[in-house]
Amino acid sequence: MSENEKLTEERIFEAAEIVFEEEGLAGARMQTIADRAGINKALLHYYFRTKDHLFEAVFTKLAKKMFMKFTPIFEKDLSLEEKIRFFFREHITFMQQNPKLPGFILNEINHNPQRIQKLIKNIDFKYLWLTILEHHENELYKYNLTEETLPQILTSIASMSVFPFAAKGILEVVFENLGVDFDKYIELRKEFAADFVIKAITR
Amino acid sequence: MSENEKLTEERIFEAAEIVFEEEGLAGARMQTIADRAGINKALLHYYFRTKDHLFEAVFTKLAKKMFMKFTPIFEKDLSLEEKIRFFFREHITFMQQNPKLPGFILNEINHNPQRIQKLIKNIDFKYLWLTILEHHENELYKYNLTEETLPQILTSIASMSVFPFAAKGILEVVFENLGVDFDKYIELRKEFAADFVIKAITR
DNA sequence: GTCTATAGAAGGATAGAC
DNA sequence: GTCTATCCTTCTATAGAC
Repeated sequence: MSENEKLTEERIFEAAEIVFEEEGLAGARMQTIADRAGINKALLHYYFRTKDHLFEAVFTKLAKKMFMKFTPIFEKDLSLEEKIRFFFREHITFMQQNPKLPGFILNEINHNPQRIQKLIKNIDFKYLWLTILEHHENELYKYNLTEETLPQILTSIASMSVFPFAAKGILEVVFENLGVDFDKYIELRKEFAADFVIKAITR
Repeated sequence: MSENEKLTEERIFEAAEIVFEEEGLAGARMQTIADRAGINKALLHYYFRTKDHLFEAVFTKLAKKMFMKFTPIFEKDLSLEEKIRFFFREHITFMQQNPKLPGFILNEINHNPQRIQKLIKNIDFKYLWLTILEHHENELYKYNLTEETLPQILTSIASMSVFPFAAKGILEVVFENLGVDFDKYIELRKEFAADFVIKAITR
């Protein structure tokens, strides 16, 4: 009974994840979600009152899933170089399994920045990265890390891993023309990006 | 008469550019475009039969505008390093004036990859970059450029300049938390990105 | 070429039976 | 909890007057 209910709600939610990720909020249709969940449109509203509610739930879960992948960096007890290598390996592997997620998240946030604001407003980034700098104090002489370059470097790291997926649609077309295989390119990128960044920031 | 017609069509087109860029194909409303153009909804259909026709025209123009910014690199008679610096300066300046363009293009292509296929299918990228390698043959000893690393390097360059705008929504929120100004960050990036890449690819 | 009015379809949401 | 039937709004598109 409650087991069955749980199953239905779960099935709806999973269908919604796929459809929203594929079509975006504006492009997604409740009918499409219902069809994919194998149930009736009315049931969607029974479980999640409105389209916006359903989207909100899906978006929050997917956004957290995405950003959680960034946090282990701050905790692991590794050297800075090892952290960078660890990040690219883990994060790119994650996106291999969720290739449409980056584009979806970026796009929905651009359409409604306040969505992400709610999720991260209580994170103190300033404190967070001062902690990083402190924790790696004895390595800093090797790298060109300052309060001023840090935003540049961190966004460079993010861009190196996220961009290929956010631009997957274009890259696949260009790569086909070049005889390059997207999946192999991605596999290579895990190490290439790490080497690239480390080289760039080493004094 | 024909002058007036030209004016109206132009006004509609410009309104459509703004609305589509802001809302995307699925989110844009013909009524919004009409209002912004200061004319009636019916006139939209008089000039551009359907929403899809209008979108197609707008997308094609904007996509070309975006990708045209990549081509001067291949033509200018500069050293590789100067070309990289030139690219970041020009491309980022262009996006400062069109900050929503990258996200829009990437998103619409992901939703319908065949759109871009039509636009670039007759470009021979293979030939294009063999020409580059050839043209800079005498500098290649300085850089780690091979047939295998070239896709990695070129996408890294693209990502370094495009990503900050594609992720503008997130970055602005995070930066606010950090006391970093987005516009200053972008201004800095023109030189930072060039330094970063050149450092990374130099042997 | 431009407008008003409206058709016609699609999509989100609800009522009510089981 | 789940379904069918249907309402109501929104949106694209067209007809027809000027």
